[in-house]
Amino acid sequence: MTRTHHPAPTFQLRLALARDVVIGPGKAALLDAVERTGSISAAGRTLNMSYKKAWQLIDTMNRHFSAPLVVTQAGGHERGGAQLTELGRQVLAHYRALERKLSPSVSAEAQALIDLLGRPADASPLDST
Amino acid sequence: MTRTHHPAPTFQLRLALARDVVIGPGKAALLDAVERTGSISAAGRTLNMSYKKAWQLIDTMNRHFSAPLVVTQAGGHERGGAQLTELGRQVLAHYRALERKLSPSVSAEAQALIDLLGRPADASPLDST
DNA sequence: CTCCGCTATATCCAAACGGACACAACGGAA
DNA sequence: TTCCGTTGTGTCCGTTTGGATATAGCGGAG
Repeated sequence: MTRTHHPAPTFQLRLALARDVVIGPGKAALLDAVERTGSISAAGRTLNMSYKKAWQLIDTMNRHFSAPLVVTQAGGHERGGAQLTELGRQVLAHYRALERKLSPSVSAEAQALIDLLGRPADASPLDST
Repeated sequence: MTRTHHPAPTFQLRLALARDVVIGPGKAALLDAVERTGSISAAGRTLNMSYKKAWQLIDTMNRHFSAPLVVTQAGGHERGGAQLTELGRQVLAHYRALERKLSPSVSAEAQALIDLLGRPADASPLDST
């Protein structure tokens, strides 16, 4: 390591593909959790998010995108659940891919900024006024 | 144009350089406005933001960064005002530079996503079920 | 048929947010 | 000295947000 252990700078990306057609870190994490857990309520629990909040976010996406990203079933095969549609998987995949693609550039610039902060540009040696 | 007039997809970038050291679209726009207008209140007006809100955002930045990004004067030369410090200008410049650097990649991926939405993956030609 | 966990929805209520407004201090201009 | 626009701070209050809770329906498992 160069100095001490840094908390590692992070970045968040929010895409507005059209009016109200928006995906950011929160919805991406939720889609991820739904895919892994197979239900909205379980996804909410893993994200420490209320069912209401999780359902609202998914409902917003389903209504604003051209087709649902998540399909649900009350009761049934395994007492109900939810899963991503093909569109949902692709949207999530594209979002993650873009995050990965941007990561190197962001890291480089963030490091430059952190270097700036470490050196507060103070003590101009010949400041007459 | 290819089809109809698109609202042009946009993206927002939020950088967390450290705990509570965060800059995103809102604060960047505010720094921009302060630099242009020379005061917090005028910046707030141009952004249609209350003085309270503008001041709070600037105060948050000044307290959490290693040094102030904005310096102010009540009364004085031109009845008071505010301007960016050298650090403030550099932080803003880096943020804008990163936005510009990321823009092409984002545009490309966003277009791929929009294409996905335009074709809701429906009407599989040979769907037996 | 009963049971189970989930979906979907409504109601209630506390906390957070944010705008509107008031006000004192500042300090150079006139 | 008076005047001015700004900074900085506080209070009040309506709006929004979001958690907690309740309830109904679903539909396969047992």
